[in-house]
Amino acid sequence: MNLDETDLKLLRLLQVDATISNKELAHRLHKSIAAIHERVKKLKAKGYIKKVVAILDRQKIGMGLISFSQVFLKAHTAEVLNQFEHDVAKFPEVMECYQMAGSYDFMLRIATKDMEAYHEFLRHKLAVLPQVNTVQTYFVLSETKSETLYPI
Amino acid sequence: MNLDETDLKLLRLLQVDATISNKELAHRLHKSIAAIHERVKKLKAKGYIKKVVAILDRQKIGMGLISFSQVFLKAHTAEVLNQFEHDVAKFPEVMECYQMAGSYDFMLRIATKDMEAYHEFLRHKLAVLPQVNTVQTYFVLSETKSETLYPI
DNA sequence: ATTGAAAAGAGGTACTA
DNA sequence: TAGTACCTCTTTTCAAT
Repeated sequence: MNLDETDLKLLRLLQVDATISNKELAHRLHKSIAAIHERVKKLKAKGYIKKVVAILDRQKIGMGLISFSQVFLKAHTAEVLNQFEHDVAKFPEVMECYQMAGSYDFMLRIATKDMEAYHEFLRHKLAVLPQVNTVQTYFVLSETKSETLYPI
Repeated sequence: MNLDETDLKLLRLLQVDATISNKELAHRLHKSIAAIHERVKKLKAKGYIKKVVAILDRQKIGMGLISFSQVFLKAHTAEVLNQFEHDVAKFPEVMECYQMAGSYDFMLRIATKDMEAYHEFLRHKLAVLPQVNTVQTYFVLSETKSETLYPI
């Protein structure tokens, strides 16, 4: 599937606000409602749009602490890597997990209520994983920008 | 505003899928449609729900490279910090920007098409900022988990 | 805050060109 | 592939509790 300029415009708009009606989208892109409907349906069916979600205010819901953890593993066999990825993905505190090129193995973005909750998470969940060698954590002082919008 | 268990359940559900109809939400939480409607409206009005967005498939839309950059500034006056935050927030490639506690000043999550696009971004946008002293970048090999859902 | 019901609006389908 | 008409479902509003 090749995305034309109309598809890209749709994706840009829906990344910012997915509640815009097809009528409004049709108006803005100078197309009919049916055409927009068809295109959005396809973009969802083909997986370009993975999901539509509500983004919450982190402070208001009491998620006061964001931290980044650099994880070093004990070994780098496929089995150890897969097991770590599998285990860590289950922790709801871990919102993002990336395998990295360079000096450490994984980068985690972790959301907890406060430092105490982070400490609990580290001691009883992350550090307990048998594949983990060391964890180096950096804490966020303030959030300047937090976007889900890809620059397409 | 105090969130009760029903509000929390609503927020949990809508963080996963914001297209669930009020009818379905009402059914699952054993409330009337109007009650659900009223609660969701309030959660939006009070800012608990910041926005509803479409989440795209990063690979499918050609955002092939994610990188984390640790930025060290030349000075730490309020003016330098504010100016850097202001400038960097304007770059669409920078999806997240956090001021950090610890050894470096800012952590950026950057999305680009490929290494060439990253290189362009670094040379002509990020490194050009007058507040920036050094930038240390780590590249993502693979994405294990990428969530917008806060563990509430 | 919650309800039930009515009105307004949006989504979805079938057919047309 | 895009447009029109039609039907269905959902959202929104309201009076009342």
